Amino acid sequence: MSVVSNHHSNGNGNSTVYDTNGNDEIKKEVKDEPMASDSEVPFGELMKRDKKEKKQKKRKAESGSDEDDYKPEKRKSSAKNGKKKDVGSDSEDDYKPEKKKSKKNNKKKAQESSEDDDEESEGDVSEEDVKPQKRKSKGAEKSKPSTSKKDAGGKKEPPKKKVKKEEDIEDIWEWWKEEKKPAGVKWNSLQHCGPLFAPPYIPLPSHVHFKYGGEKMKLTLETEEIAQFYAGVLDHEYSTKEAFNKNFMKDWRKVMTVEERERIHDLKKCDFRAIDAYQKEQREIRKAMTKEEKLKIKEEKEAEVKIYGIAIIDGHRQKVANFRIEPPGVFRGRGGHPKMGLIKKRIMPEDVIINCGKDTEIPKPPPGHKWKEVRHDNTVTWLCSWTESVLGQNKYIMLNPSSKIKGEKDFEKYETARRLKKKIGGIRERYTDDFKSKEMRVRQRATALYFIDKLALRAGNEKDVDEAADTVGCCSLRVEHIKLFDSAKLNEDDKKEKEFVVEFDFLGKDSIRYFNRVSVEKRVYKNLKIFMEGKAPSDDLFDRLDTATLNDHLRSLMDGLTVKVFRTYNASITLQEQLIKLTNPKDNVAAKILSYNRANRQVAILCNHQRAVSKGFDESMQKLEQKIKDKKKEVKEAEAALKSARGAEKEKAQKKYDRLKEQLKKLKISRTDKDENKQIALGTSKLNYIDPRITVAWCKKFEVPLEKVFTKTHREKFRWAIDMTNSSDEEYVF
DNA sequence: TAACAGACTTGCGTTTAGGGCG
DNA sequence: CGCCCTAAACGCAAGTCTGTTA
Repeated sequence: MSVVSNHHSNGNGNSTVYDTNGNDEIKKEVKDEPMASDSEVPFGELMKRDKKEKKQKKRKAESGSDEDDYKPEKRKSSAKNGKKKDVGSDSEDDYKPEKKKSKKNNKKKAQESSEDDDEESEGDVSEEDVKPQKRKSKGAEKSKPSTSKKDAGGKKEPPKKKVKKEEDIEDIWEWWKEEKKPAGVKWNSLQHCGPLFAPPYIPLPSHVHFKYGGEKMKLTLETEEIAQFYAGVLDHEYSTKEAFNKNFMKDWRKVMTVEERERIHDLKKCDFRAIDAYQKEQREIRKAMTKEEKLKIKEEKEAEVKIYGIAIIDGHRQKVANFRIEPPGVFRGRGGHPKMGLIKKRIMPEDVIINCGKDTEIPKPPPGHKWKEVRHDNTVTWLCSWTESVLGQNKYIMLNPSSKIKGEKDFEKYETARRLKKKIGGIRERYTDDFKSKEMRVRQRATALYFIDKLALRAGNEKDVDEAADTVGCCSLRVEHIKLFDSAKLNEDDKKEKEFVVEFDFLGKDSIRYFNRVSVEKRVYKNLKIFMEGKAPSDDLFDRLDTATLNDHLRSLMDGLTVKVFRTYNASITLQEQLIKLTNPKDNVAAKILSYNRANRQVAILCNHQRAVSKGFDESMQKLEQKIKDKKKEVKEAEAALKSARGAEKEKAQKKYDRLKEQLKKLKISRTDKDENKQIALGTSKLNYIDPRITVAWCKKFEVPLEKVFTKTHREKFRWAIDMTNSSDEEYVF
């Protein structure tokens, strides 16, 4: 896959189709049509009821139609239990869709005969590095070229003070110049101060009342605290959702006293408005605080960071990411989360597990409390953990992305993507070949992989329907999520050709809609047709595939290869290609940055990174337009002034004119950027998908100051990349 | 060996702070 | 110099993938 060639749309109208391989726009208006196959399949024998079935059943119930006379093949459990792959019984002719495959049941499929692995195993680790890493002295670190470099560009260096402070926080550890630890060992020594707990609940003042059925009611502290949570969400549309309110009420009533529970039954009769008003008032008061008061708060926060924000790991001071334990509150899932509105309980020291070095000081729990457990597990990277009360999932306090432990992993991620670059040709050949495999599961695997590669889809693990919103990724796509269109198009020689178009429309991670129409290879199209045959809309498209199987296969192709590596690889290679295409060396810095952002934007589009169009967007766009208009006027005036000016005046006028002209240019660029960015979010791809070495190399090559594209946080996280990508004439690294 | 638990990355919306502007 | 508004930081939900268990 070369350039970003697909087109995602957030809207619901028709959209332009782009040919992925050739980039030629086909522009085909395809309108929504009913599914070709509308029939649904009854469940055959129901063996063990699993989540998958539950899910599908539920969906069918919702969607209504649910019958058909198709007899599903014996469940794959039989195939699976019957030992290895059911070769032969899986040919195209006798392919029968798996009924609701129980993903969980049929996880382990026979392993593909793997092609020879020729990759260099990375991460070969030498023996223990018991020797204590030497701390970089502050003086030494200051003189490091890599660090001083970035500051050099800034005009007004925030003097000493700031620099000093940063040294206090974290020391610079050039781990990428050191040997790695043995596999599995994450640290040798680890010391930290534990978590910072949420501030205690502050009761409402006596004049602020909760009312029930129009009457004032004094609540117990616990009940009142939760009432405050709801008051805080009053303006939000959450509070209009039935599930939210039902869940909230259910959990709220749990903490009520008997008397309260007796009385408070109906959320509609609850009046939180006074509490809401009080909260808003408090916010205003905070905002209106004097400078001194604000400074004091800031200093207190900084003091907390100094204590809890640092861990000492193998002798190095490293930033901790999220040392504040999440305060209690109401759970707000995204999309149609079934558990929205439930209460997240307050986390106490007794809930918290501490992980630290054996020989270091154990963090002290708050007075009168004790930890749930203290352990010394150096095979994991977390410092503290607890179980969150809504979903029962573990939460962790971990290190900041600037730390060695995170950085090294990130570096490895991009190294894996680079290795994929070398193998991608062969892998594509392989899956293209597999499009026509006799084994249907191989075909499904190949077809899914094609989408993962071409469209950067996520893997799509199985999800529990009761615990999460209904979202999917590639492997969990259902028939209802795609539509097939075939139509004729004219090629250059005016010859009629078949065009095969697939439309995707589903909710992905965070319930963000993925909508895209792409033209695909004929084989893929035909395969999809087969996979959809005789299935209900709520059946799995790839009924003989799951993420574990797919990843097993990928690992057989390349060491460390998983589905998500494709996303990383395609994001990075896309940025690089777009940069090559879009950068004009003659441009000024602002224009180059626009090019960078445009390249970045292609990546974001590929990965479907969206953001809600903010309410103020149009308004602020208009403001910008006005600014541009005003500036134009100024330029004109300056131009006139320039013409009439003489002598010394002339030079001055010229300067003014040039300056204004430049400002106008800048404004126009920012308008373009802003507009193109309306609903696309660049941040995620920049932070998580694009190999930072590409950006660093580009900045050096085109003399764009790195801080124009990388924030301070980026530069801290990607210190390794900044240091590694050295020579200014180095070719792109990817 | 399927299911579950655990660990860690990714991603969006919200909050905050600092850079540009009058 | 202060204000305002946006970009950056933060918070935490929701993914991926691996390791463990029954």
